[in-house]
Amino acid sequence: MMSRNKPDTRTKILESTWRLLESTTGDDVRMSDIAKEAGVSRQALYLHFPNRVDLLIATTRYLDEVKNIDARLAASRSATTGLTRLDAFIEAWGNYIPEIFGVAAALLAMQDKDPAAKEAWSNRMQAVREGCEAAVKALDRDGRLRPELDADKATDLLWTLLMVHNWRQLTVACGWTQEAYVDAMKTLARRMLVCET
Amino acid sequence: MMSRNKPDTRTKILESTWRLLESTTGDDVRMSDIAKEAGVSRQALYLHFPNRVDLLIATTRYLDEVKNIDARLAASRSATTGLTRLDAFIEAWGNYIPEIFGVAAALLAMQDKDPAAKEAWSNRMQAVREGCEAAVKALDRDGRLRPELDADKATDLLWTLLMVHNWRQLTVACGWTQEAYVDAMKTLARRMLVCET
DNA sequence: TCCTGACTTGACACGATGTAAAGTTGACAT
DNA sequence: ATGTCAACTTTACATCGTGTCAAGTCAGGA
Repeated sequence: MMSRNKPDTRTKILESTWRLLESTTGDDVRMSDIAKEAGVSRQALYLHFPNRVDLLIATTRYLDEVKNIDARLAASRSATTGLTRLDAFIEAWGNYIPEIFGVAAALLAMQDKDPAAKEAWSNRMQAVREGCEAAVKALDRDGRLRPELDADKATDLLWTLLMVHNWRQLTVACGWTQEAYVDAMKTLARRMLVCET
Repeated sequence: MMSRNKPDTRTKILESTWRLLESTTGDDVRMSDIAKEAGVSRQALYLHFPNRVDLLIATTRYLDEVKNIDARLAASRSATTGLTRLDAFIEAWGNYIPEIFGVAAALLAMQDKDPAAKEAWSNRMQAVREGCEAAVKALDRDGRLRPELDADKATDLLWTLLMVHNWRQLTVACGWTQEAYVDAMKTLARRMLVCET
């Protein structure tokens, strides 16, 4: 069958979009830029995607598919104790962020302007939240969740801690290395959520 | 003299901009909207401000002036111990955020698109960073800063913790009350930065 | 041979920002 | 009263990016 073996203009467009979003920081990526990069007419974009927002959203989905985020996050679920699970989740997600940052930033920038972008981003973040919730519950099951926190509040806190904005601030703005970032998040998460033995 | 007693179109414009930014979430505030709100022609805006970005930046400065943020943050410096100083700073800044959020969000939304907006926002945040740094140093002077943290890293962490994005996430997205937010930030800051006695 | 689907070409409407130029108005000095 | 000046209005227009429309090209398959 090799159903996806054609020149596959759609894929070319998605990869060009991705490439441009990664290289140029910001959303100064115009439809015509993407078309030129893909070696295709501007109108061809509209044959595959109804508008700019949907194209960018499709790009993030393509990215998730290629990078296989779900599998990576799911891996953290195999950890036995709540603590190792928390660490594994933070490591999986924390190391995923830099790979998607270019595209994520573009989607983030459109959030206030475009409801569809907001929706798309909030869907992706919901997946992260579920990971946070699972880690918190594992912690709770082990009796290691701080007693003054209920699972919801703890999830809110962990979710907030792991937001892309915080990654950006520490690594891009403050110049931390990726390792320093991940280590700090692990430490902070423990201090926030975990009680003494 | 009453030098500011004229109809003062400039002020009318600034206040209209402020009002609109607060009411409508996002940057769907057009120049013509502002003009209508101020009861003035669209062109009058360009007599007072060279372009949209500069108008929005001027609005944040006007806001800071009216709300007197500098005085409020400075108040936290009078605290005697490092710990009370940390608390006072978090309380001053944390309670300031909701007052400026409408305008801040608009400026934030333009960041990736407009270098001037980026610059303006980063200037404001630099003031916050200085407050963080002062609190961290006071803590250090008391010997209460965690030994594994140097002052720079500690400042980076506190600064990141107190970002507007995190406030937004916890209050707007997660539905926390303002008090819950401030309390959580105080607790987290202590756990992050302060070592046992 | 004809048809069809994918893509191109060129033109255009729309909405927002920003510029330009000429007209109005009211205060104030002489 | 007259002239002038500054602030503001009105109208018109250039520009830029998105999205739409319609007609044309072209390869491959029944």
